[in-house]
Amino acid sequence: MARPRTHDETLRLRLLDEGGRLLAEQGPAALTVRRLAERAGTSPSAVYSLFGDKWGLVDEMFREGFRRFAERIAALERTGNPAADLNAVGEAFRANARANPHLYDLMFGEPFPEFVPGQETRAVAMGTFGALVEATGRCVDVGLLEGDPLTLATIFFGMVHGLTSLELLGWLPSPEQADAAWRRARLALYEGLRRVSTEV
Amino acid sequence: MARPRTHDETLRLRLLDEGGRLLAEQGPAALTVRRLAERAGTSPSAVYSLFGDKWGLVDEMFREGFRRFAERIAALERTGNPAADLNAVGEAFRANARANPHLYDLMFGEPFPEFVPGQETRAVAMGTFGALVEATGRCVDVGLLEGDPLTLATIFFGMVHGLTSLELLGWLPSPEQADAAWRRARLALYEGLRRVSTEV
DNA sequence: GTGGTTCTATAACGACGTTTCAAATCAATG
DNA sequence: CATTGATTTGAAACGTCGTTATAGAACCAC
Repeated sequence: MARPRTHDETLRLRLLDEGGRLLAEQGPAALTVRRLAERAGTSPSAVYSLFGDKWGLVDEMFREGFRRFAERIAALERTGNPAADLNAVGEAFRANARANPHLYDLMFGEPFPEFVPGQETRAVAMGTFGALVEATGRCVDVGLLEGDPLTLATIFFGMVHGLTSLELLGWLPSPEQADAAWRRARLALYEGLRRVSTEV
Repeated sequence: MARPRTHDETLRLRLLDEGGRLLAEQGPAALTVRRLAERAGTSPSAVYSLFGDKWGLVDEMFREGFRRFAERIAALERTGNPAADLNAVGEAFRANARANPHLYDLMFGEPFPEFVPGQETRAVAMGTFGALVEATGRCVDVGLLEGDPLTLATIFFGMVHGLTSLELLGWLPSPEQADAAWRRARLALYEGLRRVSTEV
């Protein structure tokens, strides 16, 4: 019937893999359609037949970032202590960011200002946030924290995201001090929220 | 001796002004050398004779962002209460971000991944961070907080930056709830840090 | 008016994302 | 086995970007 297809699933995975490598090794500016195609031994057209456009490819890498994060979250066991569980979510967030810094940048930085995640992708991203809301919610349920779980989760996320950004930028001192700062920050915020009621 | 100069200080200011307007109205992608020159009624060359290159212009807008922030910080009066002063710095940070969202994006987001601030500009930026370190330092001095002022400032900055990012992205609920979340987060972090010692 | 000097706007360059389109390839058909 | 037809691919072209080279415009001194 037709010419045999080479723009197939194999090439698709190869492009995603090589794209991630390009991003990690040389930064977002190096991720161009031409360069990527050359590295993968194909032509720029492949990106368009397999991903629609450049942002289609970026979208999949974006999702992969959240997939890996979700994996870590899912691996967390729910202990009997909601406060410890909440803490574990924060640690998982940080660990994931340090394990996949280029994907973290893709997820929460904006290395491609023109890229906006698709609706389905945004839903996936929001889903992982749901784990955080659930964690604060359980703290509220057992009376450890007070207030709206979503607002509490937002505050925690703000803190964790802020510290992670600073750490990846290298603005946190030595690794040991970074660990200490993280521990203290998380614990302080939690203890503070326990003591500071919703009516300020 | 020569042709009269039109690439002068007046045009320079006009370009900066028009650049800010472009950024605020249509986002970073719209800030191109050609478009800017056309808006300012000149040619692309003007950007190069006055700013070296595109990033020279962006660098000046970046500095303007920190200049405005420093202005707000300088306007804060030092009360007898270091805790209140620390709180005021956080509020000034938020207020500045809301008053100049496109400059905030320039300062702490990375709308132009290729742009790296010059050394002198980074020094200006770090200078404003010094005000925060000073605020935490005074809290330490009078025994309100414990630990290294720089680490404390980093924790506070992480929190404030995180919440500001979320607010500008529209991830914080209604304005009233945002206010409440901010108040509670700031107070909780402060009270938590008071109670959680450096030895965790 | 002419020459020399200084400055500007135009046009070109390479790279980008994207699109168009002809060449390439194989199954089905005669 | 040759031809047709459907389908996919890669090369070339388009418009845009930041940037640069350059031709010529605009002034002063003579």
